[in-house]
Amino acid sequence: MGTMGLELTAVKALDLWRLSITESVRRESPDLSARQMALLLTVYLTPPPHTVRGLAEILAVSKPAVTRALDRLSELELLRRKIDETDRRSVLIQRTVKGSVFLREFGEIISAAASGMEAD
Amino acid sequence: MGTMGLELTAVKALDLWRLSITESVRRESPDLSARQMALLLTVYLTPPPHTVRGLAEILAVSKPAVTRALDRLSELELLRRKIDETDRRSVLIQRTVKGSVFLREFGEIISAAASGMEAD
DNA sequence: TAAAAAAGTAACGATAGCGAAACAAAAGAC
DNA sequence: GTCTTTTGTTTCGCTATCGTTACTTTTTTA
Repeated sequence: MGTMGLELTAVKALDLWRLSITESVRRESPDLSARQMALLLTVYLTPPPHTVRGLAEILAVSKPAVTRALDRLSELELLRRKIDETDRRSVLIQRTVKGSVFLREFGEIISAAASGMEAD
Repeated sequence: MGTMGLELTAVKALDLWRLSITESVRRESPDLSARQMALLLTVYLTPPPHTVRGLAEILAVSKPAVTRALDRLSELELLRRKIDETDRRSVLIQRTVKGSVFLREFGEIISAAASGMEAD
C-alpha cells in the first residue's frame, strides 16, 4: 500500500511533525491553534471561493468558531475578508502577502525537516 | 539534495500538513496550540528524562509557559508529572496510555494523508 | 411585497492562556 | 549551618477563545 503516494510510516510521520512544529515554535511564530492553522491552510491550498459557511463545513466546526478564527487570522494579516458583491450576505476569505510568506516559510521548515530525517 | 532523507517539496509538505491537521480538527481532537503539541511530541519522541527546564530550552519558551502547557496536557491525561526522587526539585514528565493512543492515531492520520497524496 | 430562509456576526458568561514578577522547596557552596 | 542557586509553580492583570443563543442584513420564496 501507499506505492502511489508518499511513503511515510506513522512513527516517521510523527517525528517529521515534531521537528517541524518545534522549529516553528522556536521561531516565535504566532502560536496558532490546530483549528486556526487548519483554516489558514484550507484557504491557501484549496480552490476558492472560501466562505464562512464552507470553511465551517470543511472543518466541522460552528460558524461562530470560524468567525473568531478569522478575527484572529485577519488581525495577524494572514488573510482578509471581502464581501461577495454578487451575494452581499457572503464573505469571501482571501489570501494576503503576509500569509503567503508565513506559509511558504512554514513549508520550507517541514521540507527541511523531512530532508534531514534518517532514511528507513 | 535530500537523497539521504525523505523528499518533500515545500508545497507538498504544506498540503500534507493541511490534510492531516484538518482531519485531526474534524475528529474533535483537543484543540492544542502549536506550543502544546510541540511539547507533547518532544516528550514522546525524544529520549527521557524530560524536565520543565529542559523542555523550556528545547522549545525556547519560558518555564511558566511550560508549566501551563503541562497543566493542560496533564488535565487531558496526555502526559503526567512525577517528582524526581533523586532531585526533588525536578519534575519528570512522563507518557501516559492516553497520550500514546492519541499520538499513534495522529501518526496514522498523517501517514494516511501522505499515502493518499498525488505523486509528483 | 410580505414572510421565510440563509449568511455571518455580536453578545453572553465562562474558561484558558499570556508575559512578568514573586514565590516556596530543595540542593549546593562555603 | 547559613547563604546562594536551581527548579518549578503561583500570582497578577489582561487578552483570547470557548459554545450557545440572539441578532442584523441580504436574498429567496410564495
